[in-house]
Amino acid sequence: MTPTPDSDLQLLTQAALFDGLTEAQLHTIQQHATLVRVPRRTFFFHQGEAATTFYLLREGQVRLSQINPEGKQVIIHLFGPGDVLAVIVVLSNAPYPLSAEAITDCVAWAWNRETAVHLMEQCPRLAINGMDMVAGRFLELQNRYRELSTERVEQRVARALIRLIHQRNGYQEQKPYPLLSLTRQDLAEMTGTTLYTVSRICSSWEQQGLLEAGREQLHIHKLEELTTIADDLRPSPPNFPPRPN
Amino acid sequence: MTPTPDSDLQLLTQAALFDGLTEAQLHTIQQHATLVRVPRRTFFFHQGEAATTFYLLREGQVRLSQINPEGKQVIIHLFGPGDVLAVIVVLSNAPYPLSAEAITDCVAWAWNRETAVHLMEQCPRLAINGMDMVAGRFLELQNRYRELSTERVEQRVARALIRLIHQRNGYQEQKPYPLLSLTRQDLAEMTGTTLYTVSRICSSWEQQGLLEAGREQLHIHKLEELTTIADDLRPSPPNFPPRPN
DNA sequence: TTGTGTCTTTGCGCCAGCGCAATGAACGGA
DNA sequence: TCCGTTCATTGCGCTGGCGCAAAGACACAA
Repeated sequence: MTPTPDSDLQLLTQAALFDGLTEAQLHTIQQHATLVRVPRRTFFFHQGEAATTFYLLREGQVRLSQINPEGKQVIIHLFGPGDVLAVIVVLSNAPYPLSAEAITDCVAWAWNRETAVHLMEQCPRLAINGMDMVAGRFLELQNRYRELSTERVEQRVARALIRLIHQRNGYQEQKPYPLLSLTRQDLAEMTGTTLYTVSRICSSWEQQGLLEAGREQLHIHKLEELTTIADDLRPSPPNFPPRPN
Repeated sequence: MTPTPDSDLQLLTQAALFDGLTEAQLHTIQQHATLVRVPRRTFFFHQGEAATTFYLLREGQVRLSQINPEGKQVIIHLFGPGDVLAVIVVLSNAPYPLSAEAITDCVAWAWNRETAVHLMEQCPRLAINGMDMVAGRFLELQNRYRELSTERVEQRVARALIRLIHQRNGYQEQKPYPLLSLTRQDLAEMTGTTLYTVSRICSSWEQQGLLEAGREQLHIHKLEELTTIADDLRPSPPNFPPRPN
């Protein structure tokens, strides 16, 4: 942890989390912020530790994952710059329910529990903004939950890729699509399936020219086709022929 | 909607949502509250409608569910007295992402969007309390998501029943366990499986004496045994014999 | 260059769970 | 009391997806 230089404070005030706050409030927030650097493959925090700090991510990418008693890992979310980590959990002083790992080198602002609560009590607007950001995550999780329980694997993988592209692109349709760096295993843990199945699906898509698959990377060519697959409602109907190729 | 009688206002102030507020704040909140009655099998709101109101449930049970484009329904949560409905979504003025149906006759307090935002800006404590309640739901959803992607159907059904009992009991271990009123279909939609599979599982459990199954109701006898099933990690190991009966 | 570790692909066997279909059981209205 | 409706059960066949195993492909270090 190092004291935050002035130049960074400028950036901080632009974050969505601090939208609509007064100059004075921003100043207080800045005073209590510390800047942390978390290198690739190390952790912001581990599942089960006491939740003492919350973060606002400035640079890098973070993987939020949960491990079940059996040792299987599940990827709950991937974060990018501007996202907040552990806002909710830091209020109730429960342990972190999951782990946050830097998948690239990261820079983030951090506040500890006490200041967080204190700040929110001072600036209701901050609490509301926080809630708003949580709301977005909540909705996404709800949708993924629904998908997981109603859709087939292929659809879920397609959706995951679409989401990743949108996240990188900020929802503007721009070609060529950015290159995604993740392992088949990652993708499996994001969609509730196995490494093998993801591999098979990617191979098949590659043959159809939808994407190029490499080691730890996927390069999407035809996002529209993926959308078609994701939205294709075909619950393996018992009487239909297995669709003509 | 009817104006709220004084006797009800007493009750309102005891809700967890309003913990730690001042008399004056409570008074304002009361002034803006209206009392609504929602009969069994009717809806608080439907998925897709504009989110105009948020609710604090006083009596009854509410089913939160989402329907996917294909028409399949997924039960996200069951609410009981003291729970809040639609806190998050009412802040961002998005449409309701899911539907809320009264499964028994319900009584609830309601506030509209503008007052909700206004109140939270006035009382930060209210925003924090709201966030805290959302946090609990969030954690539960995360866990269910993990379970859905890593556990077998039997375990998930067991967990669902355990959760329902705890919810009714307020986490105190008391026998005989309360009687659960829900259809096999409901249970299937809560655990991401089918009516048939749930029925088979219940039959098997009934034979083992874990519970009594009736039309739209389940009476649990041995909750501990269910816990054993839920926590039994046995990922269908390829080399182990299929466990001796 | 060779080795070592990590990531990927793919054939193959297998089974948990799906979904139909047919039957049975309980409820409620007239 | 009878009938229509909704809910539950269970046999049966089938398949989507799992997971092993074995073999490539690539990256990095020595």
